Amino acid sequence: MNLFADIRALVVTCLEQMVAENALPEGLSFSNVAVEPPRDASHGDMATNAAMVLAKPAKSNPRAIATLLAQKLKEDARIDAVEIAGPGFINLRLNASLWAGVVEAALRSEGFGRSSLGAGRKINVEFVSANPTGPIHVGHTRGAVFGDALSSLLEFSGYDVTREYYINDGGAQVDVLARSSYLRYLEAHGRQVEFPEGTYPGDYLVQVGENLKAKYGDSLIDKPESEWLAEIRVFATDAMMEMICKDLKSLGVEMDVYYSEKSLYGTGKIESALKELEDKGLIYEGVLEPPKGKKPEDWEPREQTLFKSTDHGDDVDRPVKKSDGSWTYFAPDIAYHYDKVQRGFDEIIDIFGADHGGYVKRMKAAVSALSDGAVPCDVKLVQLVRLFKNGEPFKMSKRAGTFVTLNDVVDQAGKDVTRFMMLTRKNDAPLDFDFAKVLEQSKDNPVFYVQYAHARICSVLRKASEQGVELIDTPQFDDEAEISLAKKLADFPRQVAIAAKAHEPHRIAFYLYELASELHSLWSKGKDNEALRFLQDDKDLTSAKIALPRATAVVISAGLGILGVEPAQEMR
RNA sequence: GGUUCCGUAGCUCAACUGGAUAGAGCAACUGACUUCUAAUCAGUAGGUUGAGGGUUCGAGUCCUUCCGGAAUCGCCA
Repeated sequence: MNLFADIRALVVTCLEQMVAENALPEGLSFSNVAVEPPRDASHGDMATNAAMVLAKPAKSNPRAIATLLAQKLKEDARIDAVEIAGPGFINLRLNASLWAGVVEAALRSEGFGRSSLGAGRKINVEFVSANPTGPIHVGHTRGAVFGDALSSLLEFSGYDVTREYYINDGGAQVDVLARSSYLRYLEAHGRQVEFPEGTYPGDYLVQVGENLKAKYGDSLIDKPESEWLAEIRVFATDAMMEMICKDLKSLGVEMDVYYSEKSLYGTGKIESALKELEDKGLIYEGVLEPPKGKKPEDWEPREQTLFKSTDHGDDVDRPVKKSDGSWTYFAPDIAYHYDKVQRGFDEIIDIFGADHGGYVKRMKAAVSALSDGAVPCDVKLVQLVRLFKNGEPFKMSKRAGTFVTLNDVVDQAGKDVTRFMMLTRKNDAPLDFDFAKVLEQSKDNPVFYVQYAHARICSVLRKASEQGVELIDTPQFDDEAEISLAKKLADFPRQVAIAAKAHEPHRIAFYLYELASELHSLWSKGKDNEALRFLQDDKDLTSAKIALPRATAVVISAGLGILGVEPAQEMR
């Protein structure tokens, strides 16, 4: 149930009648017609911009359209009053019984707020995709939470979602991992080792060294790299992926597919993807212009194999081969996305770190070219997380191997707090994460504020249960504060739809904060006005009164569910 | 220099993707605990939306020129 969608449907029906009666010309598009809560509650319950949006294409004036439309809307039983305001807004006041209907819907139907917006379309959400060379750190953590919540949001909205991790196990960085692991292996045999520039000194590889010793004994000692590199590479990446999966799991993230970059090499996959582009005339040998302005010192013109990404919206064409003939990183990525298209996904979402911003256009261009524009590809960039402790910035140094890992964060803040906090900012805005603040139990901390609202309701329900109150789905309320809360509940399906369309799960977090605020406000009003308390002397009255907070708990719980956060039953 | 993102109250951020008088929290000030947990609530105050120009019924949002910040820019992934 989505009250806003229902009323919008009513508006469109009325408009179609007007077309039939020649009050509006035929062939108008109603796609811009919106039904929204007005910014100022005194204007009514809902407002539509229909008259203003249609005035121009209909070659009419907004007031005239509004007057006719208002008359038609008035005839519907759900509408109590219609006003035309300002330049042509139509403000609607809805029959009060509708708000009770919202509460009932939330209590009765499984999954209030769910929709079939996605219509079962297959959508691939690729996220995290951290190099398998070490533990994942805070930056990836934000990407992980964002991608997982976005996936849940899309599932909730009727998409068939695949969560996917692209393992970068094909490049030079896994050779570095193998060499670093070999050093730890020697160390496990009691050798003194040093970690030269260009190796990973982090102690997370100590255990890998031990495990290598257990598996290979001393058989690899003093052997040339050619004899052990490939084997250790596999051994070490497997170990890293195992660790990464475990970390992700502690955050509540589970992937459906782990896709290996390595599996694209030597299997003809890259070649066939590029062949596909070549057949479309998008691959050529050429020389790139140097970057405008600041020219690199060692720039010299070079002929390379290029992808004509400019045909699909990129600024310059992109090389797919290095000068030594090997593939650039872009080539397997093209093949990977070609594979996604071939697996039949209707939509693709990539979630990258902000440092990959320059990569967005070429990736979209590749997908556009490979699918002939049939598969939309949205790339979401996740900005940095700035860590603080009591307002003091945290120092991170990757070179010294002392970066803050997902593990550190989850250990200190917990899964639920971490997830919620990571979603309290738009994905493309930097996020401040203060270890002290996120655990604070105050209104300043949105996680707590929302959880507290849920816990308060649970407390009421426990008391009601002790008193043997029967749970019924028909609410009873008439006060402004109660109606205001019910209206907020009615907005949930709409907010979910907006968030799903925009690929912005953080909207759910904001919504929950506002909903919690409504609940706390109503709660406090019960102090002065006993009629607003949920627990009444009369048991039947209590039954009817607690329907509203119960519905609120259902919605908070559903919203938190999308974010992957457990609702709190009580605060301690 | 090119590209992308960002700039909104003292601070941290919203603003339903072009809608009505730009909203919350923190900090400041005032008030409310014999209660369904005051871990909360109600109120006061705080603004030339970085600057200028343009598009139209209407701009924080779109186009443009500046200013300031971040990321990135052919053989790193």
